[in-house]
Amino acid sequence: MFRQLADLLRDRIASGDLAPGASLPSELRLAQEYGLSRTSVRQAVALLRSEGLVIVEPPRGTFVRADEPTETVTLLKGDTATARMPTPAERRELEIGEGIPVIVIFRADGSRQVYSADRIRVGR
Amino acid sequence: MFRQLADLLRDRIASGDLAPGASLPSELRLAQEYGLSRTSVRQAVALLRSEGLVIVEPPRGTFVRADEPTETVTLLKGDTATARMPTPAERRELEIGEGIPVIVIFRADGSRQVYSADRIRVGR
DNA sequence: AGAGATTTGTACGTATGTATG
DNA sequence: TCATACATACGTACAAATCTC
Repeated sequence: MFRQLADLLRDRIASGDLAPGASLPSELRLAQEYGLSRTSVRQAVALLRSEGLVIVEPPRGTFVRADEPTETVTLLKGDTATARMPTPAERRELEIGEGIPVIVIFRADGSRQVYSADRIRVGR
Repeated sequence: MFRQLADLLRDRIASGDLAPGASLPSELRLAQEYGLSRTSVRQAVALLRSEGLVIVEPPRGTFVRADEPTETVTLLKGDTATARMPTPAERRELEIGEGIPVIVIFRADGSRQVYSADRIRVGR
């Protein structure tokens, strides 16, 4: 059931019914509306968080994530790049939001750069 | 407390005490060992899952993720690449594991390619 | 083949803490 | 000060899949 609720909310986000920046109904409200326990509602919201679709600002509420402005980082000859989820330390230090990967660029000289994937685009 | 347990397990993984492919103790076992509820243990494991550190194969157990062999995709002039968490559809169709981002390559001709980030490396 | 144990998944409930408005 | 809303932690129960005996 929490997956169905997540699907439903995901659709509302994709359709624009819940626009970027909009707040989701509170967990209690969702629980009442759909006849679920708050536990199940939280599981649904947790899924959307892990997908990077919503951000939670306790106790203000849960909001649809808005795209960040991105800069382009240029890949030079011999460089490679990968993506993965950040470590807790990286999340703190680089202020990485929930459900946002990091892009790691390995430079030809052996150095590395780590970026929050929602603020960076890799180009050539 | 679930964060402390997650930290502890994460350290055991990082140190190699829990090597890639090794199984974690069962949730019940962890709960007993650390005097926690199974709920808290599951929260800790969920954190590690979202970080891509472990995979769960119910009801076989929870295992430390092993690195996949990667191929390099070349970025051509005018191409850009980003990373984000996959949609549920992408996860099914591309067989993306939990806690693994996708890398999206936007080609200069307007086409797009989506890859599981643990199997791809972007190069120039 | 079948029975039982193990392990993760789901759903419920309760209580308390913390931060915002 | 009070209400609201998310976070954490405990407990219970049952389902589903796998493995073992």
